[in-house]
Amino acid sequence: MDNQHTIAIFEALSSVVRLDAFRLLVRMGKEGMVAGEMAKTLTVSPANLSFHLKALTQAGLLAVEQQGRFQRYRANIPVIVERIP
Amino acid sequence: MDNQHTIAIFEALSSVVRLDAFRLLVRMGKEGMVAGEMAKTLTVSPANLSFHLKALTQAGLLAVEQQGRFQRYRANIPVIVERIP
DNA sequence: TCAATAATACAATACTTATTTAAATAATTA
DNA sequence: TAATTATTTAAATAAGTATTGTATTATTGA
Repeated sequence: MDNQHTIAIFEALSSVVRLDAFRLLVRMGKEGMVAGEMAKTLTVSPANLSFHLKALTQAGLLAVEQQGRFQRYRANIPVIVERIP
Repeated sequence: MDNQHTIAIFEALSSVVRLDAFRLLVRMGKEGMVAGEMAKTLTVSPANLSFHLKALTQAGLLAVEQQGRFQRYRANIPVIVERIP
Protein backbone atom coordinates (compact mmCIF):
# COMPACT_ATOMS: atom_id res chain seq x y z
CA MET A 1 0.00 0.00 0.00
CA ASP A 2 1.49 3.30 -1.10
CA ASN A 3 1.90 5.62 1.87
CA GLN A 4 1.90 8.84 -0.08
CA HIS A 5 -1.21 7.84 -1.94
CA THR A 6 -2.96 6.93 1.30
CA ILE A 7 -2.20 10.38 2.67
CA ALA A 8 -3.38 11.95 -0.57
CA ILE A 9 -6.69 10.12 -0.22
CA PHE A 10 -7.21 11.10 3.41
CA GLU A 11 -6.21 14.65 2.55
CA ALA A 12 -8.59 14.71 -0.38
CA LEU A 13 -11.51 13.73 1.82
CA SER A 14 -10.67 16.05 4.70
CA SER A 15 -12.53 19.13 3.53
CA VAL A 16 -16.28 19.62 3.67
CA VAL A 17 -16.52 20.68 0.03
CA ARG A 18 -14.49 17.72 -1.17
CA LEU A 19 -16.22 15.12 0.96
CA ASP A 20 -19.61 16.50 -0.13
CA ALA A 21 -18.56 16.44 -3.77
CA PHE A 22 -17.29 12.90 -3.50
CA ARG A 23 -20.42 11.68 -1.69
CA LEU A 24 -22.61 13.33 -4.31
CA LEU A 25 -20.81 11.46 -7.06
CA VAL A 26 -20.96 8.19 -5.16
CA ARG A 27 -24.73 8.68 -4.96
CA MET A 28 -24.94 9.45 -8.68
CA GLY A 29 -23.23 6.17 -9.51
CA LYS A 30 -22.03 5.58 -13.03
CA GLU A 31 -24.16 8.42 -14.36
CA GLY A 32 -21.93 10.89 -12.53
CA MET A 33 -22.61 14.61 -12.83
CA VAL A 34 -21.24 17.54 -14.82
CA ALA A 35 -19.25 20.22 -13.00
CA GLY A 36 -21.78 23.04 -13.34
CA GLU A 37 -24.61 20.95 -11.96
CA MET A 38 -22.42 19.87 -9.05
CA ALA A 39 -21.62 23.50 -8.26
CA LYS A 40 -25.35 24.33 -8.14
CA THR A 41 -26.18 21.28 -6.04
CA LEU A 42 -23.40 21.98 -3.56
CA THR A 43 -23.84 25.78 -3.70
CA VAL A 44 -20.19 26.56 -4.19
CA SER A 45 -18.75 28.76 -6.93
CA PRO A 46 -17.69 26.98 -10.13
CA ALA A 47 -14.11 28.21 -9.71
CA ASN A 48 -13.89 26.95 -6.17
CA LEU A 49 -15.46 23.61 -7.03
CA SER A 50 -13.04 23.25 -9.92
CA PHE A 51 -10.18 23.73 -7.47
CA HIS A 52 -11.48 20.92 -5.28
CA LEU A 53 -12.41 18.59 -8.14
CA LYS A 54 -8.86 18.89 -9.37
CA ALA A 55 -7.55 17.79 -5.96
CA LEU A 56 -9.94 14.83 -5.85
CA THR A 57 -9.03 13.84 -9.39
CA GLN A 58 -5.31 14.06 -8.70
CA ALA A 59 -5.78 11.80 -5.69
CA GLY A 60 -7.39 9.31 -8.07
CA LEU A 61 -10.80 9.52 -6.42
CA LEU A 62 -12.60 10.89 -9.45
CA ALA A 63 -12.61 10.25 -13.16
CA VAL A 64 -13.49 12.95 -15.68
CA GLU A 65 -14.93 12.56 -19.14
CA GLN A 66 -15.33 15.42 -21.53
CA GLN A 67 -18.75 15.61 -23.15
CA GLY A 68 -18.80 18.52 -25.53
CA ARG A 69 -18.19 21.55 -23.36
CA PHE A 70 -19.19 19.71 -20.22
CA GLN A 71 -16.95 17.81 -17.90
CA ARG A 72 -18.66 14.81 -16.42
CA TYR A 73 -17.20 13.61 -13.14
CA ARG A 74 -17.65 10.16 -11.65
CA ALA A 75 -16.50 8.66 -8.34
CA ASN A 76 -13.78 6.10 -8.74
CA ILE A 77 -15.22 3.62 -6.27
CA PRO A 78 -12.59 0.85 -6.65
CA VAL A 79 -9.84 3.15 -5.35
CA ILE A 80 -11.66 3.35 -2.04
CA VAL A 81 -12.85 -0.23 -1.89
CA GLU A 82 -9.42 -1.73 -2.52
CA ARG A 83 -8.10 0.22 0.46
CA ILE A 84 -10.35 -1.67 2.86
CA PRO A 85 -8.41 -4.82 3.69
CA MET B 1 -22.68 8.02 10.42
CA ASP B 2 -21.64 11.41 11.74
CA ASN B 3 -20.39 13.59 8.92
CA GLN B 4 -18.35 15.95 11.05
CA HIS B 5 -16.67 13.08 12.81
CA THR B 6 -15.83 11.43 9.51
CA ILE B 7 -14.15 14.61 8.33
CA ALA B 8 -12.31 14.90 11.63
CA ILE B 9 -10.97 11.39 11.13
CA PHE B 10 -9.85 11.98 7.56
CA GLU B 11 -8.34 15.27 8.63
CA ALA B 12 -6.55 13.64 11.53
CA LEU B 13 -4.93 11.14 9.21
CA SER B 14 -4.01 13.60 6.48
CA SER B 15 -0.62 14.71 7.79
CA VAL B 16 2.55 12.68 7.53
CA VAL B 17 3.38 13.06 11.23
CA ARG B 18 -0.09 12.05 12.32
CA LEU B 19 -0.43 9.10 9.97
CA ASP B 20 3.02 7.87 11.02
CA ALA B 21 2.14 8.28 14.70
CA PHE B 22 -1.13 6.43 14.26
CA ARG B 23 0.48 3.60 12.30
CA LEU B 24 3.20 3.25 14.91
CA LEU B 25 0.58 2.83 17.62
CA VAL B 26 -1.42 0.37 15.53
CA ARG B 27 1.77 -1.70 15.22
CA MET B 28 2.40 -1.49 18.96
CA GLY B 29 -1.03 -2.93 19.65
CA LYS B 30 -2.36 -2.82 23.19
CA GLU B 31 1.10 -2.15 24.58
CA GLY B 32 1.00 1.30 23.01
CA MET B 33 3.94 3.68 23.49
CA VAL B 34 4.77 6.67 25.68
CA ALA B 35 5.03 10.10 24.07
CA GLY B 36 8.78 10.57 24.50
CA GLU B 37 9.60 7.25 22.89
CA MET B 38 7.27 8.03 20.02
CA ALA B 39 9.01 11.37 19.46
CA LYS B 40 12.38 9.58 19.25
CA THR B 41 11.06 6.88 16.96
CA LEU B 42 9.42 9.35 14.61
CA THR B 43 12.21 11.95 14.95
CA VAL B 44 9.95 14.88 15.63
CA SER B 45 10.26 17.29 18.52
CA PRO B 46 8.28 16.42 21.66
CA ALA B 47 6.37 19.70 21.45
CA ASN B 48 5.42 19.11 17.85
CA LEU B 49 4.41 15.50 18.46
CA SER B 50 2.34 16.60 21.43
CA PHE B 51 0.48 18.98 19.12
CA HIS B 52 -0.34 16.17 16.71
CA LEU B 53 -1.18 13.60 19.39
CA LYS B 54 -3.68 16.07 20.75
CA ALA B 55 -5.36 16.32 17.35
CA LEU B 56 -5.48 12.53 16.99
CA THR B 57 -6.85 12.13 20.49
CA GLN B 58 -9.53 14.75 19.93
CA ALA B 59 -10.60 12.94 16.78
CA GLY B 60 -11.02 9.85 18.95
CA LEU B 61 -8.30 7.89 17.19
CA LEU B 62 -6.08 7.56 20.24
CA ALA B 63 -6.52 6.81 23.91
CA VAL B 64 -4.13 8.14 26.55
CA GLU B 65 -3.33 6.71 29.93
CA GLN B 66 -1.20 8.47 32.47
CA GLN B 67 1.52 6.30 34.00
CA GLY B 68 3.42 8.33 36.55
CA ARG B 69 5.00 11.11 34.58
CA PHE B 70 4.58 9.28 31.27
CA GLN B 71 1.64 9.47 28.92
CA ARG B 72 1.00 6.16 27.20
CA TYR B 73 -0.85 6.38 23.92
CA ARG B 74 -2.74 3.58 22.20
CA ALA B 75 -4.54 3.40 18.87
CA ASN B 76 -8.29 3.21 19.17
CA ILE B 77 -8.77 0.58 16.47
CA PRO B 78 -12.58 0.17 16.77
CA VAL B 79 -13.15 3.79 15.72
CA ILE B 80 -11.60 3.02 12.34
CA VAL B 81 -13.03 -0.45 11.92
CA GLU B 82 -16.63 0.56 12.61
CA ARG B 83 -16.36 3.12 9.80
CA ILE B 84 -15.83 0.39 7.22
CA PRO B 85 -19.34 -0.80 6.36
C1' DT C 1 12.35 19.08 49.81
C1' DC C 2 15.13 19.74 45.65
C1' DA C 3 16.83 18.48 41.18
C1' DA C 4 15.78 16.03 37.16
C1' DT C 5 12.68 14.37 33.75
C1' DA C 6 8.27 13.95 30.78
C1' DA C 7 4.98 16.15 28.68
C1' DT C 8 2.05 19.95 27.52
C1' DA C 9 0.93 24.98 26.73
C1' DC C 10 2.01 29.22 24.77
C1' DA C 11 3.69 32.68 21.54
C1' DA C 12 5.96 33.75 17.37
C1' DT C 13 6.80 32.64 12.81
C1' DA C 14 6.65 29.95 8.58
C1' DC C 15 4.03 27.52 5.55
C1' DT C 16 -0.27 25.65 3.14
C1' DT C 17 -4.74 25.65 1.68
C1' DA C 18 -9.20 27.86 0.58
C1' DT C 19 -11.86 31.43 -1.42
C1' DT C 20 -12.88 35.15 -4.50
C1' DT C 21 -12.74 37.78 -8.68
C1' DA C 22 -11.43 38.34 -13.22
C1' DA C 23 -9.54 36.53 -17.38
C1' DA C 24 -8.62 32.75 -20.56
C1' DT C 25 -9.85 28.60 -23.12
C1' DA C 26 -12.68 25.72 -25.65
C1' DA C 27 -17.05 24.01 -27.54
C1' DT C 28 -21.61 24.91 -29.16
C1' DT C 29 -25.40 27.30 -31.41
C1' DA C 30 -27.53 31.20 -33.68
C1' DT D 1 -18.27 33.80 -37.76
C1' DA D 2 -19.90 36.00 -33.52
C1' DA D 3 -22.08 35.29 -29.28
C1' DT D 4 -22.93 32.25 -25.60
C1' DT D 5 -21.98 28.81 -22.29
C1' DA D 6 -19.05 25.54 -19.36
C1' DT D 7 -15.10 25.10 -17.18
C1' DT D 8 -10.46 26.04 -15.82
C1' DT D 9 -6.56 29.05 -14.67
C1' DA D 10 -4.26 32.81 -12.46
C1' DA D 11 -3.54 36.29 -9.10
C1' DA D 12 -4.65 38.28 -4.80
C1' DT D 13 -6.10 37.74 -0.36
C1' DA D 14 -7.93 35.42 3.66
C1' DA D 15 -7.87 31.73 6.73
C1' DG D 16 -5.99 27.81 8.75
C1' DT D 17 -2.19 24.56 10.13
C1' DA D 18 2.57 23.23 11.36
C1' DT D 19 6.89 24.04 13.54
C1' DT D 20 10.07 25.92 16.74
C1' DG D 21 11.78 27.59 21.03
C1' DT D 22 10.72 28.60 25.59
C1' DA D 23 8.05 28.38 29.81
C1' DT D 24 5.14 25.81 32.76
C1' DT D 25 3.16 21.85 35.15
C1' DA D 26 3.45 17.55 37.27
C1' DT D 27 5.86 13.46 38.89
C1' DT D 28 9.61 10.86 40.45
C1' DG D 29 13.81 9.71 42.97
C1' DA D 30 17.94 11.35 45.50
